[in-house]
Amino acid sequence: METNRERVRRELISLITDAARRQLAEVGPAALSLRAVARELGLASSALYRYFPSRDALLTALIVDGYDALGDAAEGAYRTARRSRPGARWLQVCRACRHWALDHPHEFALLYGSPVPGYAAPETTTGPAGRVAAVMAQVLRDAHDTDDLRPPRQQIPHLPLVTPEVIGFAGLAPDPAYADLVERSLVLWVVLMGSLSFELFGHLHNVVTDRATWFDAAMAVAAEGVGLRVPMGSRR
Amino acid sequence: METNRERVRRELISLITDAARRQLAEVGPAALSLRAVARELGLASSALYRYFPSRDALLTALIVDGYDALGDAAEGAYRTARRSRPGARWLQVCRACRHWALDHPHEFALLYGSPVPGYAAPETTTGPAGRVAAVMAQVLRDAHDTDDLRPPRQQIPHLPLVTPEVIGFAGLAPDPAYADLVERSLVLWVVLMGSLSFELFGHLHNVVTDRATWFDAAMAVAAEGVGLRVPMGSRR
DNA sequence: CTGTCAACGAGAGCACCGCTCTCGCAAGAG
DNA sequence: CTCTTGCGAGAGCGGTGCTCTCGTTGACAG
Repeated sequence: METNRERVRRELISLITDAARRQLAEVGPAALSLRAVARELGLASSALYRYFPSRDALLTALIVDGYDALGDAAEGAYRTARRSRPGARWLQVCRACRHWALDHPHEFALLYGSPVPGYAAPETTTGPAGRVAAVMAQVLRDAHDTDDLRPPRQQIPHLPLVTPEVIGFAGLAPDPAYADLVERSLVLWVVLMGSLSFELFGHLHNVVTDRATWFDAAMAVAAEGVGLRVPMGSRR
Repeated sequence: METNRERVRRELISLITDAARRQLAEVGPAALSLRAVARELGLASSALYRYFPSRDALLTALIVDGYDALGDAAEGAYRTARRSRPGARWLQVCRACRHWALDHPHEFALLYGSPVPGYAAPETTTGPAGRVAAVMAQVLRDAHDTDDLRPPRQQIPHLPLVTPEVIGFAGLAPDPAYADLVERSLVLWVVLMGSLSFELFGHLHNVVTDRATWFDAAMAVAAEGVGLRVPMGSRR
């Protein structure tokens, strides 16, 4: 059972994060001002410290929300593409991530851009942060089950290069032909987030003309690296 | 000819950027304080505005310096690896970039992390920013000349996806078997910088055990995507 | 019903920030 | 030797994150 006071507190916390998220979307993480959030809520700035011990704690809450929102987008795309083959499903997941990132550029920057100065990600962020990776692993499991994977030309030596937790998290069936699949799929993850970073942070300015098509191609090229065949050429 | 006044001015500007670079290395781009730079030089903060119209202009100078330093590292690695085959040469260039990034994490974040809030990169940064890409293009030209490239299994459709400037910049000989080489090499670039971002920004924490070896493997996997064979397994 | 205690919001204040403006000074130009 | 121009210092503006105090109010035990 919950007292009235606790309920009010919980609601006010969500009001604060909502206002902060709105501000984040407008001005970006670096310019997110605790005082402005307080103003929007008609509160004194000091009152916010009853609910968040610091600005960084508020940012942490937004980071968790961001990972969750991106995870939702990826999982949703996975579900609606369930009837496609794994390669096409992978492309749909990537496109969903891209659309989320384009719609929420500042939140994406908060997640995958430079970390805020004195900020160290607490353990609570790792769970939501792994959801996109979990979708990726699921696609690879699907592809393995339906024989849509091809073994690499040459295996990565000195395996494993990842922690046992990650191996368990990926949940890939032990298969000597794909012993380096986790390590390779990390490259997939890097290309996905790296492409979005480059696009959002302006590094493709005056470089790529048709960014949506190039993104598709980049995802396909990256998928080749794990032996996953992605159909090319279907403009959306 | 240069008047005495101009010389003093030029020297003071370089003193300011040096102090700013020191501060940048300590506290990062977001916390770089113009007042602290002035304090370190024994100046009033307002005096700096004689030399830089704003904090962002100072950051721009640091960005240009950073691109140049990274370009130096890449070009140096290219030269010392000139006798290796293109694949190994590529790996050496990547390793040099990684070492520079690990040695200058905040400068790397300034270049490839989230852009600072109100900041728009002026045209002066595009030249130095292209030096690493130029090295990459040179390696690919070398590989093409020495038959160290393999055509892709499937070409990217809807070519070209890049601007004519970039095609000219890459300077690759027209070859229908490698018509999508520029588009693919952008993925190479994304993997390189994306891997460094992930490592520096903590996304590989509790994921990758041996980061140096994984980085090598990631570069090799990415190089496969452009048909460049990188020897795997040589621990440094 | 009442006393106690913890949570609460407001406000003042601290040190810091980027940036602007004015003012006196000194060096270079004519 | 003037005179202009660049220069540095200082005060000040509005903003920031954060701390502290103080009066109030809600929840709960006796």
